[in-house]
Amino acid sequence: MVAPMSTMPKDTFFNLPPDKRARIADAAIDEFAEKGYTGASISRIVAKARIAKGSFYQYFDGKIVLFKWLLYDVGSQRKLEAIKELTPPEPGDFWEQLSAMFIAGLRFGLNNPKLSRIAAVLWHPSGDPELQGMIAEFQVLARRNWKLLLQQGQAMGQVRTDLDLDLAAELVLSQVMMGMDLAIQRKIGMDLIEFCAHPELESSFPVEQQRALVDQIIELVRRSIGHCEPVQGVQGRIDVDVIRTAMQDSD
Amino acid sequence: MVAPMSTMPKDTFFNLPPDKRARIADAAIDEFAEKGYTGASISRIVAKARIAKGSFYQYFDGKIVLFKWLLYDVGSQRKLEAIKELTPPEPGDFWEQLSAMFIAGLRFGLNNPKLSRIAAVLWHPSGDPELQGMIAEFQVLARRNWKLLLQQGQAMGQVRTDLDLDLAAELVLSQVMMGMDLAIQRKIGMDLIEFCAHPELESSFPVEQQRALVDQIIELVRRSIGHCEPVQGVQGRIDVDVIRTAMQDSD
DNA sequence: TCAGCATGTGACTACCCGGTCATGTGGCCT
DNA sequence: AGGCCACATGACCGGGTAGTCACATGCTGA
Repeated sequence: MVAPMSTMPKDTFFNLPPDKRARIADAAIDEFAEKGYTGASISRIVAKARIAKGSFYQYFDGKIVLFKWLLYDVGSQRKLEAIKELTPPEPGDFWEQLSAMFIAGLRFGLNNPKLSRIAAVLWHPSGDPELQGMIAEFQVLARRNWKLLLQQGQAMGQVRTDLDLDLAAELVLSQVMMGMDLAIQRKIGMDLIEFCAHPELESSFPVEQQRALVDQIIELVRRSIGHCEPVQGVQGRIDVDVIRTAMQDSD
Repeated sequence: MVAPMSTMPKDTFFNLPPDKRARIADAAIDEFAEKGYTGASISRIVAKARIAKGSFYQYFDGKIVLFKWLLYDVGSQRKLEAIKELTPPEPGDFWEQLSAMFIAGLRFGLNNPKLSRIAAVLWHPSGDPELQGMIAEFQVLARRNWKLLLQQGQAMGQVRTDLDLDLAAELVLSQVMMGMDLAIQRKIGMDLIEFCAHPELESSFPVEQQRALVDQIIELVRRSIGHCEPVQGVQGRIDVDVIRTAMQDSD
């Protein structure tokens, strides 16, 4: 008989004063970002958060619960806030809306490099077998949402209809997750986390350059899954819920 | 004063009888594939390889040296053999040659899932800081080689010349590394390593389907970085050295 | 034959980990 | 006041780890 393990923090955790919760979240984010899931140590996390080891086990049943909580709750919540703030869903060109989404995602990544790094395990098949179920769940979600998004593009007449939509969604996903990452590393010549640790360097990759980069990437994607010649004067609007769910699960 | 640490196995290791070397390599590959770099344990590796702990430290100065040796030497060598065998560089269409390369890479991945999984750390920014230098080196190499490849495509008139070649190389790279991975996971519904552990399931994703998948992906890439309408009747040949180096550093 | 040396060996040390638990503490209700 | 209970604490346990080292083994060359 396997001990039933909760997938959520215990009640005691939610009864904690918010600053203590935040201290734990921050310490955990630091640790997971630096050491990865397997390498992260509860002992270091509790030390950094200045709580007793025993306390930790009154809040969480184990490392995996903490990790899931970070990813599902903290990550999604912060990202949702970022998206609300950054993407005004103006009706119009599908690619421009997609571009706005990419930029929102990019800015979120730049502002939350540690969270992004943690989320990266979801796209990395190697690693702890404990994570495999979680990875599978996430991939299904992300696939579904990007597919929905592309269907909206088809409805707007800007995404070709002769595509294997699964494959197309995977192409877009790869670009969001990996292509953009590679480009940024090339542009700023260092790791995201390092870049954000040195805010004085922000001037070396300002917002307008970020936009230009995203537009370039979108243009490549548009050529790939859109029509040969750009379709002009489209007036459509991507369903905001689709945007939100798609963004939450990526990057 | 930091102890000077070699980046290569010691001489004693190369004096070993080949089967013993192979036993160590196999055990290490298993361990790194299953647990990742951080989670891998020297103790388990020496147990699996049936050598004494002390012997290990007579061959290698530590985990990182073993890891680098696996990736640079064993991986490259096996891949090179696979490529020689699988890609007859027939002159002709650039995209067809690219497709042949992709298929060679895919087949290599299917035949060496553990090595592929190990190499995946090179594309995963998170993880041990010990690895960062290595990751950076690899990315520089891979970028350079894919860029060279695309330049050959330009010379053959099949890759647009108005591209940012760095970005284009990153797009292709993302597709090789991640898009293909995602597609295969969707097709066969399981992890590569699991798939290869059950050869009886090979019938569920036979070679002709593999080819079809790669052709679909290449078609998406072609639309993205090639000309709007396919260029017919091209007779060119990608430099075989470029192919080799490009393949060695990817996947 | 035997000395000398490269190589093999696994018990051992010092350390860190996840997780437990007996004990301590502070607020709330009666 | 006193009893109760949710929560806090850190010493402690069993176990796994990286790396060391004194000794064993076996080959080589004289």
